[in-house]
Amino acid sequence: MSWTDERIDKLKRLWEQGMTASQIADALGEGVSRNAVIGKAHRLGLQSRPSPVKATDAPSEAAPAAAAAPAQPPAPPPAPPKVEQPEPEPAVQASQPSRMLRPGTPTGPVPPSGPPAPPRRSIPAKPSKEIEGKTTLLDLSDKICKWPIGHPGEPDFHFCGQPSNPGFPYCVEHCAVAYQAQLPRRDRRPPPPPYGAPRIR
DNA sequence: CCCTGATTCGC
DNA sequence: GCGAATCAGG
Repeated sequence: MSWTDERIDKLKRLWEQGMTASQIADALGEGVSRNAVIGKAHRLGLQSRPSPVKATDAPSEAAPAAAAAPAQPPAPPPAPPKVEQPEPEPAVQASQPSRMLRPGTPTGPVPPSGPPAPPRRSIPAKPSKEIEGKTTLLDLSDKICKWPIGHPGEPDFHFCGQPSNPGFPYCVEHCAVAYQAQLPRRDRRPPPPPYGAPRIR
C-alpha cells in the first residue's frame, strides 16, 4: 500500500496525538507494519517521542551526572477506546493495561527492623478509597470501572470506581460512552453493550 | 516473553 | 521513498 495524503494525514494526527507506532499501524489498516509507521514518521520529520532506547551516550569515564529531569512524563492522553473515529470526549484515559498503569516501585512503608512483624489485624491496609472516597490508581482492578474523572496530574484526579461491566474496563454507564459505533444518530442504539457482548478487536 | 522507538540498508 | 531487519531499553 502506498502513502496517500489521506493516510499520511492520519499518521500525523495519530502520532501527534500520542498513539504508539503499533497502534497507529493497525489503525491504518492491514498491510501497515509498525516499522512502516515509524519509518514514515521519521521521514516526515515528525517529532520523535521518548524511546526506550536512547543510547548514543559516550561518557568516557567519570560520568555520574544527573540525568535530565523528565519534565513531562511520556504519557499523553490517548482517547478512550472508541470503536471508530476519535471524538473529543473525555480525552483522558489510562490506556495501556498493566504496563502503563503500573504504579511503580512501592515507595511505601519501609520495613525497618529485625523482629518479624506480629500479625496485625484491625487495620486492613486499604486506605485510599475508603478514606479518600475516591478511586485511585491503586484501587483499580478488572472489577472496577477505570473511567477517568478529571485529568491526570490534577490533584483530585480519580476513577469512576463503579463495578465494571464484566469483560469491560468500564461500568455499564461508561461503556455506553466509550463504545459507540459511528452510526447515524437516528438509529444509534441507546442501550450500552450488554453482558457478554462481543468484544471488538 | 511482551512492549517501545531508532537506525540501517537493500530494494 | 520504503519498510523488514535489527538494535536496544523498559
